[in-house]
Amino acid sequence: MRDLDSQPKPHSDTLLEWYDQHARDLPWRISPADRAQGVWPDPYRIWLSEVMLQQTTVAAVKDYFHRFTTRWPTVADLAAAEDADVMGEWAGLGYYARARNLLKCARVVAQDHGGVFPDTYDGLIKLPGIGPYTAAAISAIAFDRKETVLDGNVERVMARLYDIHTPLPVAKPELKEKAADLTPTGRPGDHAQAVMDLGATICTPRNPACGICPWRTPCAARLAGTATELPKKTPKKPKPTRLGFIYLARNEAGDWLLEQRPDKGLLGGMLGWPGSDWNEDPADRPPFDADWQELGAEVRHTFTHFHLILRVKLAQLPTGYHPQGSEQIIARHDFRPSDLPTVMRKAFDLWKGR
DNA sequence: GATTCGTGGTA
DNA sequence: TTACCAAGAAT
Repeated sequence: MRDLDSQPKPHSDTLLEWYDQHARDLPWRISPADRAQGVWPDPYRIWLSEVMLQQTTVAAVKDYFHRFTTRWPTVADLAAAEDADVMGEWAGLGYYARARNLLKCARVVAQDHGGVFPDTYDGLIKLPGIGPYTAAAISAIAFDRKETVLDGNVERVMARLYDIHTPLPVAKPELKEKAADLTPTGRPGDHAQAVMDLGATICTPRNPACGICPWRTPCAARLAGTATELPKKTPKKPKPTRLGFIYLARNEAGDWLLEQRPDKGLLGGMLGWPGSDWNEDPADRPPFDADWQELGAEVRHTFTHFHLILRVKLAQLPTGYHPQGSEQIIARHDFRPSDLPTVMRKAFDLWKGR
C-alpha cells in the first residue's frame, strides 16, 4: 500500500542534473557548463530578456532581443535613446507599458547607479517595471543570489509536485513557499532557470511529459493522476466586443497623418491612426472634413479583455495640412509600418491590399 | 483583491 | 472559431 508519506521528496540536485543535460540554448543565457567555469551573464541582457519575457513566449522575444541588443548594446546606450525609437522597436511585442518602464529604468540605472544594475532583490524591485518576479529572476540569474522566482511555470510545477488544488491566485503564497523550500544554496540561479525550463518543456499546461520528468518520482499529482487539471484557476470574465472607426489619410506626396497616443492607457505612447473612441456605439468623427471612403473590410483584433472591430476610412490629406495636438505628418519614406502596434498595422495592411 | 494592459501560437 | 496560454507589473 502506497501512501503520500512514502513518496520521496523532490530535491534540487535531481533537477540540476537534468538541467546540466537539457538546458535550452537561449540568446541571453549562460550555459550551465560555462557558468560552472565562472562565466557570468551580463545583467543588462538578463534584465532586458526578463522584461521582454513577461507574459510573452520565448519564440516571440528572440528577434526583439537581438534587435535591441544590437542597436543598444549597453544600458547606457538604451538610456540615451529617443523615446520614439524605443517604442517603435518594441512595436508588435505588446504590453507597451513595459517599453515605457524599460526606458525609465535604463535612465535611472544610468543616471543614479552609474550604469550598474543593483545586485539585490531590494535594490532591483525599486526600479520601474521590475516587480517581484523580475527582481527575483535578475538577482538569481545575473548574480546567483538565493532568491525564488514564481512565474507561471513555477506555479504549475509546484501545484503539480504537491498536488495543490487551491485555485490561483489564492494559492500563490503556498506555491511560493513550496518553491522557496526547494531553492538550493548552491547554484540558485541555475535552479531558477531549471524549474522554468522544466515547466516550459516537460511540465507543460497540456500533455505534460511526465514519463521523462526528472521529478516524476516525487510528483504527487502524477501519483494522483491530476497533473493535467493543475493548477486550478478562477474562471475569467467573458470578453465584450467594442467597435470603432480609424482614419487613414495621406497627401499627394504619400505622407501619412498619424498620432502619438497618450502615455497612459491602451497602446500608451505608441504611434497610431487617428480614430474614434472604442465602445458599443462610437461616433464617426474624422480628423478633418473630406470625402471619406470606407474600405470594404474591417480590422478585427482581440486585446486582453475585449474584442475590437474597426471600420477603416480613407481620405486624401490636404496639402499644407497642419497637424493638431498629438497628430503628426510622417513623410512617406520615414513611415515604417513596423513602428505600429499590431492592431494599427492591420489597418495599414488592409489599405495596402485594398 | 480586482482590473488593466498585447500578441501570436495552439488545440 | 473560440478559448486558453506565455519568464507579470502597475494601479
